Amino acid sequence: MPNTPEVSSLTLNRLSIYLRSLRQLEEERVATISSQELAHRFHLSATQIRKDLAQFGEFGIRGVGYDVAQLALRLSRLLGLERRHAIVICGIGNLGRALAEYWGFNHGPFAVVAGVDQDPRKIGKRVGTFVIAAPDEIERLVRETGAEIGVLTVPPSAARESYLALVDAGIRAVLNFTLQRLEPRPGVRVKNVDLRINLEELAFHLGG
Amino acid sequence: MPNTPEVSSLTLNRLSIYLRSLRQLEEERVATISSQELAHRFHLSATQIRKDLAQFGEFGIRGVGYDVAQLALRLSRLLGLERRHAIVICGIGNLGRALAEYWGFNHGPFAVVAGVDQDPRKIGKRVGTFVIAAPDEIERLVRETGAEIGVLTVPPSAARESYLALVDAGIRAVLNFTLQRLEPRPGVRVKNVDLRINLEELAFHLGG
DNA sequence: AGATGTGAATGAGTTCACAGCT
DNA sequence: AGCTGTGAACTCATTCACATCT
Repeated sequence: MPNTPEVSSLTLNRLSIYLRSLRQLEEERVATISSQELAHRFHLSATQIRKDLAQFGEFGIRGVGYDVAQLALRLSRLLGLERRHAIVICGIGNLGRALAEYWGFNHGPFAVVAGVDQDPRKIGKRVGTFVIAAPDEIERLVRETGAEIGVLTVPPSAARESYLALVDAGIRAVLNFTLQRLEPRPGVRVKNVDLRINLEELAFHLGG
Repeated sequence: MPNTPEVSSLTLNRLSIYLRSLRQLEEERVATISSQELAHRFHLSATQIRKDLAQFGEFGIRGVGYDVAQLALRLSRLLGLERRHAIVICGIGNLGRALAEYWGFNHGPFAVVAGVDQDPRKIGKRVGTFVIAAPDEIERLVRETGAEIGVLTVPPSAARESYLALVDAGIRAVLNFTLQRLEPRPGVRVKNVDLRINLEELAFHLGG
């Protein structure tokens, strides 16, 4: 097996941006584009586009540029966006509910297919495209829906427990909105999102 | 004026983490801690703690460590968290409503004090601690509440307009949840948050 | 003795500049 | 001629290792 040198988040996130830019160009019926012009149109760096792509092969035609549709397709495949990824949300509070109905989580390959909550009063209520279930249903839901991604929007005290339930159910990736640190588990990728920290960063610049 | 070499987001975000860790130690009545032990207890790097702090002065006592309460206070001041920062939310859809009631946005120095939405049916409705107002009220709301931070949770097509309204109203920092790029304005700091991109990053690791 | 604060070394990420292909 | 792909240079960030202070 070739020694896969882990791709950085920075690169991956830029690839997402490139793909979105290409999608827009497709809508404008642009057939071909140079890194130069792509960079100019979307405020990116031409060299960086080429370097980022270089990590995964050769995508362009020298002297010409990139075939928009073809590059979009290849990036989409590369990012794993050519097949469906079902999502389960743990904790249907304000944030969980918002994400359940969030466009970005229910578009293209992504779909929120289930959600669980501790609160018996919430169980059975419809949110977005699913009905809230009890936490002990996670395993069944994951099995039946083939969900791969879990979203954690529970209170911090319930984070560890919910995380382990997701892992046991066979979830392969977790988006963690709680401030609780989660212990790494083999085969499960965790991405932490800290909404509060963004405010604190802004506050710094506002000064004391 | 001394040439202020812009502090990186990475450093600032770590300072937030250090502060939270110290707060927890305060609750546990720990009076003093070394970078070594702080790192060990919260999965951080001791050298990095010292380097990060070094950018802002000397905080410790050699041979002893750091006074927990004192360092917490100094970090809190440094991050601008010792005074109140009022927040206005533009766009009270699912995400806007969730953030309006989100603990992290209504705790310590932060408070969501106002929200506006285009939709006439929403105007007048109570959300969290405020009543939804019309977009043309932004200027008055910012003036009356002294809000400094604006949160953008509008549809992408309304992003630019809402942003400019916030800027005109005198907002000094913007947390942008839309995918729309915002043109920089002098004196206004923008922090973009892309929730969708996190899913795409996870999808990459799940493979095609 | 024991921990901080910091120059020096290393590593990660970006930009430059150009060889090589179309 | 023009643009990609890429080694080399550079900048930013982290880690090492130790002089310095209590």
